Amino acid sequence: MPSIRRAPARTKLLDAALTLIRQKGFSATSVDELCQAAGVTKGAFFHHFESKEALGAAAANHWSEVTGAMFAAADYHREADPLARVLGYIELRKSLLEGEPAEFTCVAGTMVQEQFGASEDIRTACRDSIFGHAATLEADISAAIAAYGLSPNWTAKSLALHSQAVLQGAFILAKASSDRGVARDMVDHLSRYVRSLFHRPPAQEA
Amino acid sequence: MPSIRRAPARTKLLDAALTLIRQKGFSATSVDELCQAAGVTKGAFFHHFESKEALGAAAANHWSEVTGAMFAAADYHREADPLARVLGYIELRKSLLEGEPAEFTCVAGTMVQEQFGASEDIRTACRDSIFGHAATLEADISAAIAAYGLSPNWTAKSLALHSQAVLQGAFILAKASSDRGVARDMVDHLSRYVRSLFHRPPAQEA
DNA sequence: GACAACATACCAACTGGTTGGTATGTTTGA
DNA sequence: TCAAACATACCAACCAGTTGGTATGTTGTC
Repeated sequence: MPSIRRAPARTKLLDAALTLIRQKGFSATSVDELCQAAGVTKGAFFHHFESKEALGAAAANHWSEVTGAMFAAADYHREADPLARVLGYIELRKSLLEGEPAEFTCVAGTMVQEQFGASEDIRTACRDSIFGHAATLEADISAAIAAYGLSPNWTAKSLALHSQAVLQGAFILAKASSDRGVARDMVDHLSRYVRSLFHRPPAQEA
Repeated sequence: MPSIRRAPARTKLLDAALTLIRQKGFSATSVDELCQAAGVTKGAFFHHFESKEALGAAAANHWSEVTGAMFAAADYHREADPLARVLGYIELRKSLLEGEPAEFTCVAGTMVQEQFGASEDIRTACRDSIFGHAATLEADISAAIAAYGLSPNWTAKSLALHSQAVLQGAFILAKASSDRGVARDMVDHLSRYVRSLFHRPPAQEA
């Protein structure tokens, strides 16, 4: 356990990694760049991480912690209706699509896309980040299924993962087009789909 | 236009690029690896491509041609009902989820994910590949909207792009989990969504 | 409480190997 | 015979990782 005062090198490196990996990907980010961005030396880097690969896995875990805390504190959990919590989550994700792609995209999705075949440690850390986040949504979906008396031929887990797939895919389209509006449309389709599954289409729908 | 007989170095390099970029990403694939996989020398590489970046853009265009021809020749186009063509397309995409992730994932999606901020040429080539492919689906969706007398508050284009987002996201989840079954579930959700938009739920649905 | 023994955190300089790219050939086909 | 299509040999810059070291704790022992 590192001392807490005066942000230690390890934390500065992990924070820098989140930024740089989203901007340029993992492979294209060099250890020297990481150190410069964090304001530490290479010696500090290899004191805290035994390799660049180890930093990648640690960065994915750091991402899980940062985003996990952010979503856990979000308002949508206060809704009494579990379906409202699910739809509230989706609206929150839509509202987060602000600024440049490198500011709203997912570190785990970006990293696993290029490293899945190169590093098991990075792959599993990214998998845990994405699937762990989906699990928090799965609980609300299960509750909604029960509350609305559904007997679907799909599972709460698969719908939670589908939501993550739509978001990850929306990030790719936003990066490709340099237009976050496209990503918003994808999230709207997701919201419309979830409402249709629970037979709650919006009033203005044809 | 290069001569056709005895596969020229340019084509061998582009084919090798599709394979290697899917396996390891663009940044992590070196020019030497490319040349070795293609069975040519570095001289040949830089005779045909002025830089590694130029090869990346050309590889995205090559990907568009290869996949474009493959989808253009597919059976689903023969369906008389435009909605059946859309659903047939989705089923085809599902059936293509075979083997390892590196065998069924999208070169353009993989490459743009890591290179969107580094190279405009690669970004636009990947954008054209993904959005151009979506445009072929958009025509059938538009025809289905007309055939079924819908006046939706979503556009054919956004639904076509949503399909691509689901597929790209499904690829990421498959890479992260090393399980193509997850990707199939995502495509099933997409199929269910499209059917619900056209008020054609499957018989067994609750 | 004081001192030795040890651990942690960090640094600047360096290393061998790899990188994308170039300069200069040689071969091949019309 | 002449240009396009390749091959060979090479380079400077950069890469991840190592080295040997310092400064600052922390812990155990009497």
